[in-house]
Amino acid sequence: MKIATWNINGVKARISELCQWLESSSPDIACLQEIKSVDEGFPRAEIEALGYHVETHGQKGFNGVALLSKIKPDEINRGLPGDDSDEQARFIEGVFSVKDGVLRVCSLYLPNGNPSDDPVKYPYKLAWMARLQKFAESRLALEEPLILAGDYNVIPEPHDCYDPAVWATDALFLPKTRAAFRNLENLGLTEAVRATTDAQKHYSFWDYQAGAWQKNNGIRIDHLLLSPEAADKLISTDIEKHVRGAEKPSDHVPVIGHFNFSLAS
DNA sequence: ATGCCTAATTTAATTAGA
Repeated sequence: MKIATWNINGVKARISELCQWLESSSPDIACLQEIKSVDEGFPRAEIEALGYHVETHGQKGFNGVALLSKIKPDEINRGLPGDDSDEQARFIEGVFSVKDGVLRVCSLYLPNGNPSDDPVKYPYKLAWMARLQKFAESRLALEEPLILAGDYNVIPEPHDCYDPAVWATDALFLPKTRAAFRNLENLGLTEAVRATTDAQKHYSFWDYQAGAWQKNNGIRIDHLLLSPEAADKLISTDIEKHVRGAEKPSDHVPVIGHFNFSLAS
């Protein structure tokens, strides 16, 4: 089973590229971020025509996440628990049936947090990460396969960016950000890409500006975190770098996990 | 050097991304 996460940077601006990607890459489940659309505006018909179920959690203008799946979800939960006053659409969970039980897949769009000295934005990021920690704790207690997939806006280690000095004071790389990400991993979650490769200059985002793509000035910020029950099923990962070379690309590319989950019979 | 590009909202500048 192929499970993907992709920050698409605007689903309406990217619908042609999205459909081409679904046809060529053919993920069983795709977690999208930054759909930048309300639920009613999401181009679901084109995606359903390719055989996918579509579940969205959108908002006007910014943010927004979605789950596309070849198998129909049994349950969908929208929004990250822990703060009823948070109106930003950054989290959706789907519960699927596989051969031996359930599979939980979450599409998350963790706040950017820049500028890092902003009185609101960086604290919001850290608070969101604390809420994600609580959520992960509660789900791990279920001892089920769980995949937390998304744009974490976290550069985990210095070699996950082209120049650590450039990112030293950035909200994606500050010590508190990296510590919060390690706290998640220390719950027992496995980061799928580093569990399967030590490839260097292995990035998932390249800025549109300053020729970042041409110079391979990338960062790795899109991740799959796996519960032990999901990590046991992990076979390999891919970062579909070629997608960044499309005519009208997102600034992120899909990150893929291959698992040996079997479909429910 | 907080810009260099891009999308969305709205129709000409902003805001946000990272």
